Amino acid sequence: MTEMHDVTETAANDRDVTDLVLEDILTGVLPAGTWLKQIDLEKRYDCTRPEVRRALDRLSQKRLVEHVPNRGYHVYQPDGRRAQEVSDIRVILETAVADRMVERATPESIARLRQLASHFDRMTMVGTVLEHYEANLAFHRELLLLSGNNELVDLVSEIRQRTSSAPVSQWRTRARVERSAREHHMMVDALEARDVADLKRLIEAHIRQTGDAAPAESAARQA
Amino acid sequence: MTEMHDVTETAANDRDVTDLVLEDILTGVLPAGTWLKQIDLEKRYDCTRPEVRRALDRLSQKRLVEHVPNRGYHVYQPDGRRAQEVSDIRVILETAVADRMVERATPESIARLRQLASHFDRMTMVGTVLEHYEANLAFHRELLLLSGNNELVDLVSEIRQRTSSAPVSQWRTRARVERSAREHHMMVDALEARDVADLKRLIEAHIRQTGDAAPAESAARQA
DNA sequence: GTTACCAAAATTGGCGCCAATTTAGGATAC
DNA sequence: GTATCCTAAATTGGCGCCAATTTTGGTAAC
Repeated sequence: MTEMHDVTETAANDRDVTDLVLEDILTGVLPAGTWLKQIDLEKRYDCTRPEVRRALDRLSQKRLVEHVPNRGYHVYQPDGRRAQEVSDIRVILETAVADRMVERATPESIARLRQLASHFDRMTMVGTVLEHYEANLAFHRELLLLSGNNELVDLVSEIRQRTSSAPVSQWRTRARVERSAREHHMMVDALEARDVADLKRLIEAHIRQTGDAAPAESAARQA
Repeated sequence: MTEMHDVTETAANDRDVTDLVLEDILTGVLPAGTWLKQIDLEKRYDCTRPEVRRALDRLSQKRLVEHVPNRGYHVYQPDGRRAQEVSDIRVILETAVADRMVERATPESIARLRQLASHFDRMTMVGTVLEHYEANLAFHRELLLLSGNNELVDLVSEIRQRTSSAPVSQWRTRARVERSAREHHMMVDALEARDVADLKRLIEAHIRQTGDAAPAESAARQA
């Protein structure tokens, strides 16, 4: 069994144990393969066994953890194929609504997105892994809200958690982080310019983490 | 509180209580708005309280039922906006992979789909609501498997359960049922003819339940 | 050093129980 | 007839407990 280390902080009462465990999985505190002992989680999150069980059941329903009868639950190993498939789905969904996002963008929403992109920049510099991750989510959620389809916004949020969009695996290098930050701003640029094709291209490159999407003049703009 | 009627059959041991409750919701036995009393479900499905609670928690996570603290759980009311949004998502996803489906279709898979379309025809005539529903799911799952993206197949299965794709609301008229049956065969025709555009058009019309998608000669083919 | 066995310790799984909360029905006042 | 109040009944929520199962560590045999 992979060992788990106790933490000293008490459970935050406004957040469910499910959220706390999920956070620790996504930030790498509970790495892939870790066996999650119920009695240890009770202590770690300062909660009762039934709460732990509910959290674990929920996470297993989301396929973040696997339940092995009579042995317990462990964090799923990364699966490259699943990750690829989830990225493909995200590309399909997010590019399909690019025209709607452009059509519905207002100066206020553009300003808001610019602000969130800058916030991500700052978290890149001074934030924790979690703050960084959450800044990224905030940006993308605000962008997707422009689609006008709430179910799609929620769905993308859900599926992102399933695989390699988790922070421990998403940004492997400093260069990748910086590129992501630039891409955020470029997406806002494309939105402002009402350039649907550019926005689609950026979204796809961003999700797949491929290519160099940066025209030189757009990069200069951030300086 | 909306009253629930007891059933006389015992729980099928190979299926989880979650599945049983879900089936009763989807087939209209437990209509929208019904309060699901834990002690009644225990009797209905011949199981223990913890099993009922787990099932209800899972269904509430899927937003099929709503949990009201200290009052219990009730089946969600239909929400037209959500239904529309889910249909939009399905159209995006399923049409996006139409080219992949055409590209990957083999004579064997086409024969299999033809068989499943015929099975749906038969269930339309002689099957129960549930058998009919499951025949539809089987057809669509087999079709989507041609995309090669398992996550997408699973995801579409999941989101279909959320709203008006449930059998109680999907087929309101005999004519609608018959059109769905015809559309299945036409999708297989398009696949066989490797006509991506036609397949996309059929898939969209099918999901939205709009229009008359039938060219006269295709309809004659089924006679 | 490796393998097999066994007992103790650790952990999971699930049930029963009861406190807390809500609902339902009857009585009373207007 | 309607509104309010009160109490008993019904139901939910959550905890403690223990049987069942697995893991761990020590010992013996090869």
